[in-house]
Amino acid sequence: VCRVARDDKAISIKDIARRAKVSHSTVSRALRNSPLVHPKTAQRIHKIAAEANFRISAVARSLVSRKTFTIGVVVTTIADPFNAEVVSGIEDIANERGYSVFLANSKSDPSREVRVVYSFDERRVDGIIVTSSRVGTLYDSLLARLDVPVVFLNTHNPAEYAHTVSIDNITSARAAVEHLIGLGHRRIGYLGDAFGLRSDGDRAGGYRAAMQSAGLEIREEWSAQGDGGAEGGIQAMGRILSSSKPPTAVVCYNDMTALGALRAIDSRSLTVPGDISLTGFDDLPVAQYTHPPLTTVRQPMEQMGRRAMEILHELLNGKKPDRDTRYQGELIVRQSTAPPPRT
Amino acid sequence: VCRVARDDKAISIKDIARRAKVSHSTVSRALRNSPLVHPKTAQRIHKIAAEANFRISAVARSLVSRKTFTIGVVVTTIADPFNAEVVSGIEDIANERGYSVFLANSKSDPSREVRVVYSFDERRVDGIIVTSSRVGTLYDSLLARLDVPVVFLNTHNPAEYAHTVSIDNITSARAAVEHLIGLGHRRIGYLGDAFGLRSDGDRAGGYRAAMQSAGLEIREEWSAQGDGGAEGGIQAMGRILSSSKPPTAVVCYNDMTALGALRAIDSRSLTVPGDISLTGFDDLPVAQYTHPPLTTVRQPMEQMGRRAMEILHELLNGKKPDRDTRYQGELIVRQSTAPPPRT
DNA sequence: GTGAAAGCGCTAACAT
DNA sequence: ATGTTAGCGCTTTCAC
Repeated sequence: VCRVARDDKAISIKDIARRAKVSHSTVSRALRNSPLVHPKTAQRIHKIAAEANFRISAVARSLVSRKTFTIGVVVTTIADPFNAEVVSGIEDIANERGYSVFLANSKSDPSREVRVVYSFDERRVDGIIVTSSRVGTLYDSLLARLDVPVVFLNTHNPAEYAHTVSIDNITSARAAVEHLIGLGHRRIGYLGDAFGLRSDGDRAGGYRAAMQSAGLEIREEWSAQGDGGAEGGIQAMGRILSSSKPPTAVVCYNDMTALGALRAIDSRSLTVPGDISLTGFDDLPVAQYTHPPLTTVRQPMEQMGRRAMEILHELLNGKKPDRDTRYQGELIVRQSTAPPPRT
Repeated sequence: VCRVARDDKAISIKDIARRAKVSHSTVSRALRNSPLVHPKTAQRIHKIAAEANFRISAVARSLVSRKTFTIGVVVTTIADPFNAEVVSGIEDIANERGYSVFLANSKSDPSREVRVVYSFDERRVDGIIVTSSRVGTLYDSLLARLDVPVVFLNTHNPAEYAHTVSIDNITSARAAVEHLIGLGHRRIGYLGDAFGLRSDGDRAGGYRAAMQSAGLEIREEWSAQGDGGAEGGIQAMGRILSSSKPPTAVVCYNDMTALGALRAIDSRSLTVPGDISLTGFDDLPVAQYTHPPLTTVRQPMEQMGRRAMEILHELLNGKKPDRDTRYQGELIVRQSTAPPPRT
């Protein structure tokens, strides 16, 4: 009983035309609500189409109209909550504007990422959004050759062919550090990401700037690189904690990393924020539910996704949106930060 | 400098044909590596195509071949980590098999879900996967009319036209309850989901079965309904805690709900598992990073997604996979469960 | 092994 | 207001 591959040819506008005793062009017009067709006729056609459960072929339509109303979204992995939120925003606007979205995970594998872009190109997507890409120049020139607009999210790409939406990583990270300094911390570390993401570089830069402005020492051993996930956070935090004189506060690249850091600290019977203060970045939904709730920099992830899609939509309609859209992070102070222990 | 809509007609096999001084049919054959074309010719064509940066049009190809090599995936929201993991698995296999995936969020809105399915139908997807659907009969008959295979995930759908992949919710929930009983708990509650999901009904059933088998009392006030997310978990746990004689352990519908429950308990200065034991369901990545780490039932989410796509692929190749694929949950005992407090 | 021709299901002139 | 015709860029007979 269960269905298998669609083999029988689907019903077409010609079939509808026959039943409605009009030409297929009239059906085509009626279905697109063209004012050129008589209301009476249009109504009859719509009725017949509905009864026949007719669904017009987007593929045939795309072939002639040279517009597919599809966009391609490349993420490293949708299992990363940051990307999931972003994609949720993208899909929301896409859906609203009549676009369907192709989702592809690159797994940070350059060859896979290239394959994915090729397939998007073959499918003639109208545009592409790339989030949190970790790929470099090779891929970049690939995208540059494409003749569709591309929007980068959380990847400030200097390429002049692209548009970007991002957060002010430098200022935001700086705000986190200054919050810590205001609390009285002097020994502050940075737990980053090893993949050389632009966002990590910027956050590290903000950290350094804040430390320097405050005349605070930046020790090599107070910093370590994770992998953007919880596991990497555990490892990196372990290294920081085993330094000769550990910091009293650590700014983490993102919330997932902070989650791991929290676990590493807990497993050494130290407490947050009693022994060490911690800040995250992103404000993922889980940040409210960690123990203690995480002080973090909120990124309007879903909103950024929505905006990226809006920019793409504007581009597709001949508008000229700003090349760079930058959001400000918002420091959310919860309970993972407090004055340093008195030594 | 930045590109906008793709307006100029892309290069076609005819263009390649001209440059290679062959007919476009030969180009078509060569590009599909047909043995019918002379190796020498094929090589030349490939070279020219590569140099021209030619990407064959999947839309034109689909029009004639009646196969799009695309599938549609409907989720309530990709921001739910469960769905994100599942989609990650689906995309993985799809990518491996040469399919592209359309992702659409239904937001549990029936009208939106219907629109989404219509658009999938228009785009002539080869198959559809629906995860964690909360929609009922209306939608069901819609899917039934489609002439493409559909696979339901985490939604045991009795419809005979469909295939399903799910977890044994009854047995799994039962295992969680029995674990608690083994620890010495007698007053055990169930924190469910208010949307009438089949999975919630089954887990509640497993809970009741375990309680009854053990001759334990099931009190109305020990149960409450959340919304599948953390916020709902907070509310529902609050209600359970304010009952006259609260349970010493609560089985939660899923991990996100447990996260909320954890927060509700914490905010009343009670501890887990000291005062109350808690179990989750899913084993989301964050379950390891809660405080305390969550005892939960692991669902092989990504694997289930992969399997769903494999089933679809088999269906599309005329195979006859099992109608129902059921996985066993695995109880992961961490630190959120312990013997009840001595009263 | 290669080419010519037909046609997939639409849209868009151009007629009427 | 409606019909006719010509493609869109491919695949696929059917000839040669």
